Amino acid sequence: MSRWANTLPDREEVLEMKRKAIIREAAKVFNRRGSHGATLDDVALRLGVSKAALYRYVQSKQDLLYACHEEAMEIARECMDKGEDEGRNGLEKIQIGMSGYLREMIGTMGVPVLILEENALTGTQADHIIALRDDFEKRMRRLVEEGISDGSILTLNPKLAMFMLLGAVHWVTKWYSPDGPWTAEDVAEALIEMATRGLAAHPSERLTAGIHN
Amino acid sequence: MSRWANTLPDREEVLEMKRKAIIREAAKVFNRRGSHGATLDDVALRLGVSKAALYRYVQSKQDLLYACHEEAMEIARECMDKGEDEGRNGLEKIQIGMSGYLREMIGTMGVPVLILEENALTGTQADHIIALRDDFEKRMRRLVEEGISDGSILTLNPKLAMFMLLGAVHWVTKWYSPDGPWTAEDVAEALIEMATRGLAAHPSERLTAGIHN
DNA sequence: CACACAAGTTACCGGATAGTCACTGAAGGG
DNA sequence: CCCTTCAGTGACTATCCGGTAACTTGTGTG
Repeated sequence: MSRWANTLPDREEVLEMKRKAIIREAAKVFNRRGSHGATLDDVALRLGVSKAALYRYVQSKQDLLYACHEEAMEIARECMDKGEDEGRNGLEKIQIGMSGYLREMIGTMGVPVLILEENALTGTQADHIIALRDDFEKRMRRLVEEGISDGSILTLNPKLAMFMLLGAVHWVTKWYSPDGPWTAEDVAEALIEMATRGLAAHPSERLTAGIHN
Repeated sequence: MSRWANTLPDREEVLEMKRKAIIREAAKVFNRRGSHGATLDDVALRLGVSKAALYRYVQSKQDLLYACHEEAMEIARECMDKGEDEGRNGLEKIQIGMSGYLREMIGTMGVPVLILEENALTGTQADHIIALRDDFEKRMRRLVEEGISDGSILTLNPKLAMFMLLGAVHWVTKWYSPDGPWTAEDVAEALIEMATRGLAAHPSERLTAGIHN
């Protein structure tokens, strides 16, 4: 019989929690040192275990890198879903989606990996991540096009606008520190407000986010 | 006596040209593969020489990486000079400076290294590059503040605005290809117009850059 | 032609690090 | 109390790549 009313994680769950912990810690190291510069010894050290222990949870360094990218893309997908669901026009959908994405990336996940270096992944793993990324970018571009159609965004090149927003968001992982004065929420709100204002058909006359005042 | 009216480069000049060629090619490889993932064999191969040949022109891989960053920062400095010189207010200074910077980065230099990974450089070399980068960022932030004072930019957080613009610009090196349909000039003009519109106190009602129409 | 010297090559060394393997210690069941 | 299982360790191997050294080729000069 199960004791403690099944509130304690069983073996399977503990295994999965440890795997998640490895992925998150690895993501930070990959992000800061680059995928080749990051060492498994370093990841292991931060988790207080030996490198060999990691191999009970991941098959290889590549497998780990792949898992990091998959998680990041999964978060991106969910945020896009939310944006498409809740936004009332193209611009709003983008704002909701991107600010959620940014918040998750620098908040919950704590500055994860985002930049896919050439040759860091190979074969079907590389193909899969690139396909996910392309989907994400295509979806975002569609939202820009939608915004142009519905009049919330002014006439501009959707692909370029998509890349501009993506750059502004992704770059945050290069300078943001959770120990600084700004929370993830603060940054996400203020940055997205400012960046999307450049696309808006009718830009607000002032910025409302807390950071700006 | 000198023949060909001194139009031929002498030994010193050839040496310097080769060194520059190495730096540019290395910058691309560093940018795409990360500083640890890039191999000197790869750089040498692209230049059609052997790895050992590189060592006549650079002392070490670190030395080469350092030179890449120094060149990038030197270009940034010059573009900021030009912006401060020619712009009539804070916003214009930023627009001129940043579009020049972007044009140089993806045009002349052909997508160079921009992202400084943790521990990629060490000691005084790291200190120097970080100091140059901090100067650059501080200068940009000052221009945002100037824009707010002179009324060309609306009230916002200068540091965040600076990071937003920097992200939009730096991210270009991740997707831009000189072989694509857009020239470096096209991209620089259109991207800066869009990104800085988010800061403008009086945003234009339409975008004029060629790409957008 | 002989010489000097610069440019570049091939072959190698050594250090760092991904990945493996035999072992240890702890926990649970009979 | 032993036996099994499994998380984790330390020591090892293999490989990749930065860096070096001895050698070769090419070029300008007297």
